[in-house]
Amino acid sequence: MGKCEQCIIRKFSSLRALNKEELIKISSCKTSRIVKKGEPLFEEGDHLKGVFCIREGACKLTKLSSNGKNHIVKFITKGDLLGQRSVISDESVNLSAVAVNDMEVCFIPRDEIMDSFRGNPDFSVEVVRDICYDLKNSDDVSVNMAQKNVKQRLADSLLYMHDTFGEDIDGFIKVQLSREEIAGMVGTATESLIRMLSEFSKKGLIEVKGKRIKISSILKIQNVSDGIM
Amino acid sequence: MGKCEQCIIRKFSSLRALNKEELIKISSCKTSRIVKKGEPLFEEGDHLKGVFCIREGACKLTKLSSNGKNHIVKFITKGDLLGQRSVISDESVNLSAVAVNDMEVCFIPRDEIMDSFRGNPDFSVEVVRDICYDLKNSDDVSVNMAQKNVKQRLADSLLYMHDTFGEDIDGFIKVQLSREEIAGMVGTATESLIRMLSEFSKKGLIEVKGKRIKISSILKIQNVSDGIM
DNA sequence: AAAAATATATGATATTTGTCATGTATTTCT
DNA sequence: AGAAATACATGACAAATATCATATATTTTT
Repeated sequence: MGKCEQCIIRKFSSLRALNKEELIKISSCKTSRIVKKGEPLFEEGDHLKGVFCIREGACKLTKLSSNGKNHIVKFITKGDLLGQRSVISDESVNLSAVAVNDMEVCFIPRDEIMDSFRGNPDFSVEVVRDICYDLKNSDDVSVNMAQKNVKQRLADSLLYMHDTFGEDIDGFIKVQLSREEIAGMVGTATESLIRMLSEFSKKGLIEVKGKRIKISSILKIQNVSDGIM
Repeated sequence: MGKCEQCIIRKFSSLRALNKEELIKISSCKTSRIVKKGEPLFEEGDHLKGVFCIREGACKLTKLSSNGKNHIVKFITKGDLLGQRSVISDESVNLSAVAVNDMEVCFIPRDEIMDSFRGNPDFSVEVVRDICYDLKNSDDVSVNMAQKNVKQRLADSLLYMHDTFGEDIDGFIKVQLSREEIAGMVGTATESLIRMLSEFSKKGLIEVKGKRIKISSILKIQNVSDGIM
């Protein structure tokens, strides 16, 4: 199995603040795992025994809403850490994590993380910074969800998907979600979402090929998001 | 000025994890301040030089949305700490804080907080726990905003106000917000909000006297929130 | 206390969004 | 390959919500 010290992935997460000894210690007790597309990493209410480090692939964090729909709160991709919140605050997880493509993840047991958190202030500051960033984002999302209409929210979701996954060689967003999943992310009925996708498509804002979506003009989509239509 | 060691307020916040020495040190450099209803404590984009500890009163955290409306994200009340996020992650604040009634706040300079954060793991764990709790809540709010309709969201806001401020002697929620403010919190037009308030009132779910609102049946409001109507 | 400004309320109407029905395309299973 | 299941698409309509107009109540100012 690979060694944490040499793993490039950690450079992108708060793990970068760990020193060599800590990395070696973690390396010796971490486990690695493959998660296939569609499989859950954990589910809402689970109690995590450690933190996941995403080496490859991506997953969606979802929450079952009271109306029975699955809402995608955010995506976690290569290089991200997952589960710190739950591990540090010692509470069950609030969201489910499901792979949106094949993933390779490392698992670092709770005790290792907590030792470093309590013993290495650089690491704890990094971790908190990450969580603060998530909180800021989440607050922004709340405001957008409350104040924007469905069309604006779809524009936001498209931009978020584009930011998170990037483009393939043809310029399509490098992730394939069902219409239902996108509807859940936007917070609308699947039929409404489908209609809006074709409206965007007709207006030349996007190009749709099956599940693949290409943003024709970032600027125009941004304008929709800002209510300039 | 009062001493932090003897301040009961700190018992309710992460400051409880501080030891006597730290408290004495903070006590010597903290400042106290009165903020009148309607006055801002800080504004979106400000760079905070420290953390606020709410000794008395409450404030709303708001964000200006792209459609020009002020959205109330949450309330901060007596005993809460404010600004940790911004101070620890060393970023400008994301939200404005405006007093909803007369407040008395203590101000603790950044360096003091950071020294304790880096030097006292018990404190840093407490702080992170607080922030994690906020994040969990914020994610929940996002989902509710996206998936619930306006009526359900109004029910949520009423319950939140009730939880946060409690009841006065007549059973009315102990805070007075304008219809516009409530509309901003719910994420709807002011006229729509007014209509729904009178609908709730007609149905006997709430009692309205000017700006004062009484929840007649928590259970019924909870049912509305859950879509059981 | 009167005038002005602001907040609340309500009707009429337009727009947005959701729901139901139904058909077609695509994927999955055997 | 064919059948079954699932996903996507679209029309028709209903319900929810926003907008505009206007009236009244309340608060603030003078």
